[in-house]
Amino acid sequence: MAKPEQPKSAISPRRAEDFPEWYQQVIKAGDMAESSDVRGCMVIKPWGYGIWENMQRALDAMFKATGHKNAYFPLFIPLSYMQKEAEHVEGFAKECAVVTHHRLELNAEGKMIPASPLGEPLVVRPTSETIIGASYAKWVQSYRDLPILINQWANVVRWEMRPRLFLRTTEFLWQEGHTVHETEAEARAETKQMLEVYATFARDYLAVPVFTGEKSESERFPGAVQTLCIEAMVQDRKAIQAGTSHFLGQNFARSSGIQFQTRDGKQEFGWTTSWGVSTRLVGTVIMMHADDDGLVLPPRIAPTHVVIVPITPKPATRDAVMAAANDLAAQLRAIIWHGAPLEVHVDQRDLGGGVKNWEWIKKGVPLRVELGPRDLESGNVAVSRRDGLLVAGVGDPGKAVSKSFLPSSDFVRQVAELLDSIQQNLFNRALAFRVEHTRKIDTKKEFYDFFTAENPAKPEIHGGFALAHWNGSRAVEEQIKNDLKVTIRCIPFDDPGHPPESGKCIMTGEPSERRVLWAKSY
RNA sequence: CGGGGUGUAGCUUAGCUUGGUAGAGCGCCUGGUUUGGGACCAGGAGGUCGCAGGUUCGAAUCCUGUCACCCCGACCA
Repeated sequence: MAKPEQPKSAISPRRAEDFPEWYQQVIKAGDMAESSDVRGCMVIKPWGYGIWENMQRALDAMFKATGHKNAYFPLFIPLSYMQKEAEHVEGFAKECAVVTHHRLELNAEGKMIPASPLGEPLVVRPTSETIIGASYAKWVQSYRDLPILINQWANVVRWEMRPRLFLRTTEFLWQEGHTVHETEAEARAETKQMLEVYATFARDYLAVPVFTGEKSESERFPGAVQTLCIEAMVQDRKAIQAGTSHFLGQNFARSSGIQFQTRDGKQEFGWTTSWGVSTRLVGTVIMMHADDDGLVLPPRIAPTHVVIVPITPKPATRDAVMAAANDLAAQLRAIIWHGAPLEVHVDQRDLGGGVKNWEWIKKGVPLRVELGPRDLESGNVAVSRRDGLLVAGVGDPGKAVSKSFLPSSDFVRQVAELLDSIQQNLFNRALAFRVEHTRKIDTKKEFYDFFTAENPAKPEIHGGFALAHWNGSRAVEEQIKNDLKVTIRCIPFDDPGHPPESGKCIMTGEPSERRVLWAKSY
């Protein structure tokens, strides 16, 4: 018996077959990154780095627009600094890389060995609150010095047990904002504001719908008073924390000595915040939008918006086709889309059209244009959207390589609109998926059923987000985590459209003021 | 850090039980035919079989040690 014909997909296995393996294969097929010889560390290749650069550019502009400046602080943190904040050091101790020596010397066997022990070991920053705090302590003397609004783009190291490309690597790239304020209210407002920046960025640039809310005590950043987060649902229905913003109260100010003279002449500790997003966002985008043919990029962060694939079957027409392709590229590059010229690539390599096409499909380029000798005569181009929708209403919808023929001039006129349409479609699709798999749950049984796979040996994609009542106790969180590996992703903010709804804790029956968001997570 | 597993070409791997000096597919290079749904033919390059010892006339294969990686747990942006 022949198996039912399934259209060939570029990525094997498919998402439904083995999601983690599919994820790795998408990265490989898209040539985004690879693991390196250093355990847990990755090489980010140009295509993957280009995505990160676009994220950086957009975020950086948003930080500047909210009054922040960039600066840079050291990679190394004296061990004594880390120890100043008790909860903080406890939270990060297990994942710290520590430099204990400088200088290498040849030993008797001719091997290089570390030679000179440092007087005080240096911790490679897992985050920079303590070392930045030491600087701020010097900079701040008066309320007139406040607020301090600084961001840094940097690498950090957290010695993780189980690395996965982009999602959790030993070294990763991120930005960390660190601010000091005169009042608690101002610092809390900053914390909230930056979370909103992240949520807006996720929605408008990554086409990622997020829940915003507050972490429970057990998930809070070590040393913080309050941790806010954005949480997204990716295609295996797990949650991923895509950004965090912390209200640090006066904890770090106290331990770092960030003190200022108030308007009425008293000494007070500053109120600090910190907030960050990392290269994990690249992994989030992959898991959110990619399909069985590889990456699907939201146009606003795509390194290339349009790829033109010249089809040159005969040497006689080759030059004319190439000229037309380059001419089209020039017309497109003259178009300003969201403040910058369109990024257009003409793939002139001497390879078969199919090979080239599939390569760009796997890289997730939003729009592909084929241009061949027949089009020179008709004035048409063949356009494909990476999100599978049709451009001009003809062709086979839903197939990665379906294409629509339309006049070249029409395409140039419509291209900006098409990119916006793809961006919007990706967001809508992601939101619909999340809505489909988010459920209000009111009983323990339904909750446990929801999060239990039918096949425990090889769990199928199951579960999703559960909005359920909770008595606020750590014990309940612990039990659910132990039983199901499900945690509270956030306590959602009050939403004017959906006021908090009281009920009873699904585990204890005790009263609860609001539903909280539960899920398995990355 | 506990439990399990694997190391053979750039990648995926056969061979190992029963020792005889390494084979395939993909990729790569050259030439030709090709190119609008993932090309074909012919030729070619590429391997101290993770590393170090041992047994043996002879080791990818057997033994010992060691290193690395993967999976499952504890921890995490």
